[in-house]
Amino acid sequence: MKELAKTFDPKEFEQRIYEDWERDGDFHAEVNPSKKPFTIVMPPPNITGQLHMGHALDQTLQDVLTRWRRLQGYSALWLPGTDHASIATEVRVADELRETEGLSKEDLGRGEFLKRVWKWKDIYGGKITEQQRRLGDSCDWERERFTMDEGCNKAVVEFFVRLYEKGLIYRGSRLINWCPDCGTSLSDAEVEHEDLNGKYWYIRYPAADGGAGITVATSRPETMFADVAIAVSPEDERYTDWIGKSVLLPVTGREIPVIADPYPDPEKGTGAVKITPAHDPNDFEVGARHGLAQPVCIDFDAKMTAEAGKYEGQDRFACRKAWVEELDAAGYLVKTEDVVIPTGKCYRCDTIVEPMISEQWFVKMEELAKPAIEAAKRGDLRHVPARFEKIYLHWLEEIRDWCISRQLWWGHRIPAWTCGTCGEIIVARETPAACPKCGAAGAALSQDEDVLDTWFSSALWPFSTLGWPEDTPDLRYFFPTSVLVTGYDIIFFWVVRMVFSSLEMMGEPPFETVFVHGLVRDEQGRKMSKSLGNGVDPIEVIDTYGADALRFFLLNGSAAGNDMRFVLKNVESTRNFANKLWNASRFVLMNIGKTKGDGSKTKGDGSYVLRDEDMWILRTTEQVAAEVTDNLEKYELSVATQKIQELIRDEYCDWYIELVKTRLYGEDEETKAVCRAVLVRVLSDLLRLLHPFMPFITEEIWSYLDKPNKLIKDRWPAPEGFAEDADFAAAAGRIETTKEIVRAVRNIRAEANAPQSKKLPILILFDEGKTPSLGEHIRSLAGVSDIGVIKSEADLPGDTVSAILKGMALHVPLADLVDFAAEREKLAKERERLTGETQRLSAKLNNEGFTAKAPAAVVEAEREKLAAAEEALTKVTAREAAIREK
RNA sequence: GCGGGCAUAGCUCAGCUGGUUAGAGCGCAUGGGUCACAACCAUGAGGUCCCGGGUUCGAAUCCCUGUGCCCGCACCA
Repeated sequence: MKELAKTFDPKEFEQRIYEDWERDGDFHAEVNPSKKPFTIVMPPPNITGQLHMGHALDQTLQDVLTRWRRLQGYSALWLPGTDHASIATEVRVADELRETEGLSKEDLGRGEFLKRVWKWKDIYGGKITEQQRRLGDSCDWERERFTMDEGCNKAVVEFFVRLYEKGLIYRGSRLINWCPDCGTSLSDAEVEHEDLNGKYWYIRYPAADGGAGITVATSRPETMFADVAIAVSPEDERYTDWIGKSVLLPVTGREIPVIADPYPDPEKGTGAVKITPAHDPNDFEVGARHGLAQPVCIDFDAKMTAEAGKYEGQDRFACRKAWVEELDAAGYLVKTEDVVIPTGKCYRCDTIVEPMISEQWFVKMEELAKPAIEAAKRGDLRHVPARFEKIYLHWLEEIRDWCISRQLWWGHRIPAWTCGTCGEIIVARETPAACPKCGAAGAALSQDEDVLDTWFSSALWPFSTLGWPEDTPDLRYFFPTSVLVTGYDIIFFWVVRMVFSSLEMMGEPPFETVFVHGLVRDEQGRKMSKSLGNGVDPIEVIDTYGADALRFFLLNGSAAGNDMRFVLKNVESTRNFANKLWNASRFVLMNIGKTKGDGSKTKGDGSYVLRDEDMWILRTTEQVAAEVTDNLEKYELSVATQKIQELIRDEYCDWYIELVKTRLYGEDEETKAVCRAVLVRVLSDLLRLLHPFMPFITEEIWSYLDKPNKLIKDRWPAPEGFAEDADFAAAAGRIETTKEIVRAVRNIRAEANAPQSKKLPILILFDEGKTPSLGEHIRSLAGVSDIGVIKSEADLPGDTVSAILKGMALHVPLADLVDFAAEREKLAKERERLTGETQRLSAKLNNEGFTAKAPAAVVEAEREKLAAAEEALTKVTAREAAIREK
């Protein structure tokens, strides 16, 4: 038998193991009607850069679920891919171009620029998949996809055309979010709000007929050049007389009407609002209601237009400053007020977003949102943890039309053409040969220059990756997917859109469950970010501690849906746990020799060859396996990891291995063979249970066990009835008693500072009716020289230290080592505790409300507790009396 | 304004559908170079489960109020 290295070193095997898995196609999932499908489509990481710790968490959760289901015998598909991330990538590549070559993307031109982006995609996409391999992702690389590959493009076009034909996509001139730096429109979801310190400037608009006029407050005085009215509430008596009259725009003297509209709130500001339809969403609505013009005073570069007179060409904020000064000098500035202004910023470049009127493509949301809301309410779509359903619903219920066109080059080109001859707009799956309306030849048709929002293609990801719009076997078998794993920060961008797209195109939700996780923060709880420089590179952590350790830490770190902190010390702990398993396995391998057999339950004649500890560990392992399975079904991954860790470290290593050593080192070949078999058998189950969480180390150890197949393709532990077997239960009970005695003796030894090398005799006084059943275990594990059973206190020789246990009193004669003062103190403390305990329990049991209403099992358990406490109390009191004089 | 989260041992966090003597890892203290493991072992000390109410026979757990931290959405001149 090969031996394991003395210390666990993940570098020795992680890469090799991964290559073996990949080479042998172990991640590949096939359509297989005799198996149940389990499908996860990976949220495609952006090709903009490296994987961060959040990805590591996201990927690990998916890998755990996939590996677990694969072991359970599902045809488990985890479909990987990357996202072209239209705006983010374009910005990155353009930045790089400027830095390295001093060129703008316009300098290169569309075609050449796109070539550069594809090159970028090859480099960074490759880096990402390399990192995923380091993490141990068992995804099916044969099915790897890209949101801009041919199949996805086909899906995008099909989706667009179908929605257009249904009237759910339209083109229109509306107020949209504009990022002047990225030079594109943004959807509402792509605008982040930040509270900035700003001001209200109270500005007087003089009456057209020469009166003092109306004062309005504004946080954006530079938009005044595009004002078309002053609106007041019809209910606001202060302004009733003004309605229908006119005021003059300060300085410029342009006349604008005062109109009545429900929008102004008399409580806010001065009650009168300037109306600038081209630069404010609310004003846009007001303007539309009143049929007002939409002059524009800020252009797409965030510079003032000719509308702003002498400020034309100035930056919007520079203009604001100068303009306020001019207003002040001219006596129109009534006052200013410091105030916090919630300001929209571009989620990619942080530039302050400018609301602009622009011709864009939109998806009409109302009709699409409804089924998505119903699906969640009906339970066809489940969120884990459930609270995220509220967020999902809230967003859908308030959703507005989705602006999907982007003034960018990198992305799916909009499948729409304009006829240069008649102006007809043609939406089609393929480049039209001629204009259907006027018959002009294809040359007269020009395709829309814009591309689609990245999320328009991501929305189709769960089915476009499986072949849609074709009706493929994959699609029929693997769709709908089983679970979507993603961070809560992406519910709006992505989850919501996948759901309504799928409901519209496939007629059902794209997944049964949305498993939501939180963010990985830094040690101080701050968000990891480039600007703070506090990001931790998962690959560096893997280099130091191994992928298994990182994965286990990420799983252990927090409950589902909650943010977690990255604490390096804790990764070290999980690495140490891996090392523990490694060494236990090393022990097993060193001792099993050429053992045959599988640790089976009984001999042919039905009598047991298994000893108590064998039955105990088999039973315990089976119980924990069942619990872990249950936890996984409920997505309680961190609970599962804790239970497995406890089983391996506390039960298998600390107790079973220790309990079995005397047998292994002894001469009895038969019992030696049995415990060897049980050691291997239980270790195998432990490896199976741990494999989804720590795939590398488990596969590596497995390879030393002479198994016919790899662990990744083995099976999940299934119950064999140990847990229900009465003999096993009795054996387990005896082992628990043994553990209790061993612990008590160790405790006494430590408290008395008796050297560990010194063997101690112990005496046990059993409660009446209890059967003594003591094995070698106590001698070997607690350093006991002799175990005596006595009939009464009176039989105790000399000076002893005692411990009161369930069903017995344990005495260790320590002669001069006995500190009777400490002993009395200990007993008094114990008596106090037990007295409190008995009082509490009897009060509870005397309460009729409790005995009548609590479940019988609970009442029974409390009765037993009381009996035990009373018994212990008697023994403690007796002991106190016995040593009172010492 | 609307919605959500968190508050448990010195630190990082578990604790499911109410019934536990409230747990883990790290840290701390004491002892140990023992033949799987010092990336270790053994033992131990640490907790008015944020405050206050309520529901209940029974609350860390469910409900309400408050306090403190954090987040999302919306929005104001």
